[in-house]
This record gives sequence, C-alpha cells and structure tokens, in this order.
Amino acid sequence: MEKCKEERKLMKETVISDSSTFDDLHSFSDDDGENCFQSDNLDDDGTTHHLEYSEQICSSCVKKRRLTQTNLFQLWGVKNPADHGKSKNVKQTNLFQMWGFENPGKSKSVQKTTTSLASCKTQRVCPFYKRIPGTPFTVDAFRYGPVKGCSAYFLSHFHADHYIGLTKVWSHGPIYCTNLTARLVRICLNVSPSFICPLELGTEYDLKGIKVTMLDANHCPGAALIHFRLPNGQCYLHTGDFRASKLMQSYPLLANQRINILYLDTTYCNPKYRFPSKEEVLKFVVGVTRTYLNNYPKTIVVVGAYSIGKEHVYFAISKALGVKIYANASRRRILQSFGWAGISENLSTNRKDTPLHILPISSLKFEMLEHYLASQDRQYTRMLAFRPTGWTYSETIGENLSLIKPTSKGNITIYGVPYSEHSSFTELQEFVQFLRPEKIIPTVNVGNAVYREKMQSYFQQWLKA
DNA sequence: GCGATCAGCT
DNA sequence: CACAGCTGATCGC
Repeated sequence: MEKCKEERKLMKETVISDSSTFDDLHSFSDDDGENCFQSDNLDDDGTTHHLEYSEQICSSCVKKRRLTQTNLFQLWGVKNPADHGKSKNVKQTNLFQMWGFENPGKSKSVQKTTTSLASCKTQRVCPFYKRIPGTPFTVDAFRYGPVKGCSAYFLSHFHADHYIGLTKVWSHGPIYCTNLTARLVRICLNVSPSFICPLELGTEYDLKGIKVTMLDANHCPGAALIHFRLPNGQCYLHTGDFRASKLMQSYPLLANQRINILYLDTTYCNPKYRFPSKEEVLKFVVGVTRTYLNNYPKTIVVVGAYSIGKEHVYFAISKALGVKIYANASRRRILQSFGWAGISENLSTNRKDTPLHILPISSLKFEMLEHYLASQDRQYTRMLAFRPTGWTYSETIGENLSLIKPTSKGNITIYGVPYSEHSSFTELQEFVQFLRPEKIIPTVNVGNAVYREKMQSYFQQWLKA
C-alpha cells in the first residue's frame, strides 16, 4: 500500500516533468508574460503527432492492478447480506430509489472481478488538439489540472465527457461558454460564478485580443461551435460536438470565409454511418407511438435520456399526443434552466398525470422497466420504450426506418432509434466541402492511428473535388 | 463523512 | 474506437 503511494508520487513528478517538456516545445511567453500556444506545432501530413494524440498515463501503474473484493453475491445474483447493515449508512442513488421504491435486489447476471487503480493515479496531459494555437485558450480541457499557457478555458457544451474535471473547486481560470451551458455549470456542478463567463450566441467578443464568437452547434441545448479570429488574421473553428446542418451555411462567419484550421467532431466519420435526419426519426417515433396506443390504449410510453440532449424525442411525442411529460425533479430543474418558452406547462410533477415518462437511458432494461411498469398502480397494461442513440444503427437499416424492429419481453417493447446529435458521414462531407478549411484536425476517434489516417484520406478526397 | 477521481462497463 | 454516461472503489481532506 505504502509502496504504491510512493510509486504514485514518483509517477506524478515524472509526468509533470514530461508535461513541462511538452510545454517548452510548444509554447512561448508573449510580452505580457502569458504563454500562448504556437501555431507552428502542426504538420501538414497529420502523422507526426501520434504521441500528442495519446494522453499520457503511467504504464507501470497500469500493470500493477491489485485485486480487491470479488463480489460473489453479485456473481451469484444474490443479495449480499452485509448490504443490509450497510444500507443505512451508504448513500444510495440507484434508479429504484430515484423512482421512489425499493431495489428488488440486484441480479446482474455476470459481475466481473473488480480491480482498483484509484491508488495509482494517472496524470493526463492536455492533448494538442484541445489547445488553440497562437492563443492562451483550450477547449474542453478541464481534466488536466492547470494547463500551462492556458489562461481561459472554453467549454463547448454540457456533456460529462467534455466537462470532466470541472468541479466546484475549480480555480485554474475563467470558463467561457454559452449562457445556457453557464447555467448548467453553476446549478449542476456548483462551480463558483466568479469563474463562469457566459457568452451570447452569435456575438463577437474580444478576449485577450482574440475575437471569439459562439455559434449554435445543433447538438444538445447550449452546445456551441467556437470561432476564433487571431490578430494575425488566422481563423480557427472548433466544432465541439455538432450536427452539421444547412442552416450553418448561412452563418456569416462561415459563409465565404476562410477557416485556417477546423477542429472537427468526427464521431461518425465513416461511410457506414448514414442515418436519417432528426425530423424523420421524430416522425417515426410519433408514428410508432400512435399505432401502439391505438392497439393498446393502456400503454405507458417511456423515453430514455441522458442528462441533456435529445429532448425533442419526448417533446414530439408530447405534442402529438397532447400529453404532458413526467420527469423527476432533477431533470425538471435542468429542463427549466433552458429557459425555453412554454416548457413549464408541458412538464408534470406527478407521474400519475401523464402516460409519457422520461427515465435515464441506463434504466431501459427489461428487468428495470418491468418493475417500473408494476409500480404504476395498474394504470397501464403495457409499456412502449424508446432508446434514442446514434449507435442504434445498422448498415442494413441505413436510412430506412421501417426496418427497425423492436425487442420485446412480455408486455414491454423497446425501440432503439437512430436519433443522432452528431453529423452523419454525409453531413460531415457537405460541411467540409462547404467550408473548405485549410487544415482539419479531428477531435474524436483519434486514439488509433489507423482511424486517423483513414479520416485524413476522407478529408483529402472531399477537398480534391 | 464528503467530494473528487479513476477503471470498467454498457 | 466512441455515445454519454453510471457504478463501485479508493483516496485526500
């Protein structure tokens, strides 16, 4: 134990020195004594930065996995008797409690032996594609501690994989984001308001001599594309997470404007991802719901959702059926914070008032849904559930939604629907061919050199034409 | 005891 | 690989 502690300390020091090396290579001090990221650390072939793509971790610690307890009770699907005593002390936040009733007993079929690495902390280094060269800015880089040379931290949108590391003890610098994202950072993460700097969409700001504009990203509420114009005339666009749309082609900062570097959300940068438009998916979801309710009027409709995003799936059902939306208090609070007109009238605080319920997407499993249905005072005889996720796709289904077949068990039916808030391959192509940027830096799927090369070859093909 | 963070999992 | 998290475990305070 003590040995491990020492190793961790040693590793931390090692990593910090590595980090300094990186910064020494890629940053300089300007007249104010503030560090900026140089723009000349970027090569044209896109192959010379493999090291920078991988966030640094301690390999020696990874090898030293230490077994903790194997939970045989879970392995057997039996309740751990010791949990009875614990339950009084342990703060439980499981779904059953969220719904307001007892956990019927965890019976995960297979629970792997748990291992622990927390004792061997990994220290990551901010990868180059999160830094904006020639500026003291980073985008979605909160998990690296204070980033050397960074005096302003941008948050593109409020999803956990982008704000990870941002907590109420944050003190490494100002956080720039849209108004809506700023509210979420404050109310959900309790970050000190003194660090939160909300920016109006579509308004140009001068931040440390750089012209910055946030543009709607057509992703989740509050998500932004970030446009930077440097004093030397260079323009960079960071898409954060986005779904490219025709509307973006009318943004004054994008139409007929030169973009020198495009930091691109390449989540679905593969021709196999050809999913339908959001509108088509919404139409499909509403159609399925109507048909189902015609056949089985006593049906409860459930939509799975993450913290924010994909709200229109249940808004569409709500509107089409003329029913309110039930969501738990924390989700209602978040939805209210969007400041959307008329949202309050469509939310219900009582689950008995409406057949349309929103649940965490992780709870869309038959066992949990059966329990949820059983808890509804026999109001309903069936359940229809939707799981909206971009990964719910199949090459054969492609854009033909009628090929989607639900999975059913007993009186519960679950539809996976390809409602995506990221660009499809085609949308990416159109966006890049519209923007014709000088250079493209992918920000997703970059952990693997083969993928990186594949993506760069797509970019080249698109821009050849 | 609480919050932060991480590996593993989906 | 990643979506956008969740869970359990551990550690620092």
